[in-house]
Amino acid sequence: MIKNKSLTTRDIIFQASVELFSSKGYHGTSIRDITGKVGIKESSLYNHFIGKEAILDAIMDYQMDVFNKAVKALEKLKFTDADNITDPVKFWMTGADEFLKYMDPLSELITQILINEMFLNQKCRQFYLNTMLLSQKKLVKTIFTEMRRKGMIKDCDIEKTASQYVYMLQGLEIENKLRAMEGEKTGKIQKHLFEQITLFIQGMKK
Amino acid sequence: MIKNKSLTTRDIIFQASVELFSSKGYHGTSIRDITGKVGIKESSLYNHFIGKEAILDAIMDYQMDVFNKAVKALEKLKFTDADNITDPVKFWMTGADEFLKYMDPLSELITQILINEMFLNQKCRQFYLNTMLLSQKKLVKTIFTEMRRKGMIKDCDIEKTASQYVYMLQGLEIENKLRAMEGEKTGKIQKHLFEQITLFIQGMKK
DNA sequence: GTCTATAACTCGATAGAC
DNA sequence: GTCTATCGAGTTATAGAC
Repeated sequence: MIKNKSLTTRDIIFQASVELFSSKGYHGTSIRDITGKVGIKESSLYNHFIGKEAILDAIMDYQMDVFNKAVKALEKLKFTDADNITDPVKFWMTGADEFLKYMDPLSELITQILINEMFLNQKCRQFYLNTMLLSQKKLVKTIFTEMRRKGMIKDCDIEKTASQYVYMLQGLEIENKLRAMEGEKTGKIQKHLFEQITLFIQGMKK
Repeated sequence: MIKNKSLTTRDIIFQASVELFSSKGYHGTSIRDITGKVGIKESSLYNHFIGKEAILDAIMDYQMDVFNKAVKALEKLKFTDADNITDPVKFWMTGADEFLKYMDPLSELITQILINEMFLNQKCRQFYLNTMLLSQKKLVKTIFTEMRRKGMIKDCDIEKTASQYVYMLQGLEIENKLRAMEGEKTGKIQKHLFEQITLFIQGMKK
């Protein structure tokens, strides 16, 4: 959607809603906020979405698509490019990059919306649990299984270890995002993230 | 506050607000919701709080107090009761229990409010980063340091490992809370939590 | 400290002209 | 598909009687 330069009004409403919902919250964002940002009147919005909730539904459909594509792609991947890599940290980073290809800035904001709403909205809660968290665990498990097959990491409960990794990464990313919002330098944040990932993967080394 | 049976109107408003903010969100909760639950008229609320935001401020002050007390108590603790414990997992659980003494059901709900609001409200974001997350890391570090001193765990970067533990526990607790809201049985949830903590602490064993 | 009454405003949504 | 105009309900907050 982002690559397409001829955006429809619906697309522009969608994008503006993602930005506003993520920064002001779903309840904190009014139809007036959205249409004001888009440059149309409130009533015009109803030609594209039947109501405010329909926008949130569309946002979750979009995110579901992103994750489904990423999971499918990584499961098909043969890791042939990484055949010559023996260092687990390097191998991990290669796999993680493959996944990040499917994430766009919109997806990142949608994740933020889901965290904002998961305790408040059942649809968001179920999506977070059954799609987002599940996909992330699947993706991590896929790479860990491949690393185990290659004998790069020691024997462990891959299911539980993948869960731990997802929780850790989520915690790190939330903290980093919040620190960035508070004006902390991204360089320091990136370094911190890399160090923590390295520590985790090295702990799995043989 | 909970133990005191002669609650003031202000206390009842406070408690009702915590419950409503955590389940419906700050923006999703109206003054009418709060006063309706308390059993007073909207206007009466303004005799106890200057406005809606002042209630949220009071909630954060309360949580700050809870964490400050927990950190102070654990830092003073001499771990004498745990002298005869040699198993790291058992030692850890004893220390974690000490911390849990200071948490009440209200504190748990306030944590939920903070997660809901951390991306939306700067005061909540700063409180989450500088008080809650920092206190939790301090608490974990205190116990890990004691375990290291006793030679129960291998040499490691305690600062980073404590961060990883906090992230993991937070991720687990969020997922568990969400699953409980979706009707999953608490027994299964508790078992899962215990297994993950055990796996983490055992990974630190000598 | 509680109440009634109400101000002043914003909310999501609709009807109907163009 | 956009607009103007408007609705009814809900929002925080205040004034003033008791």
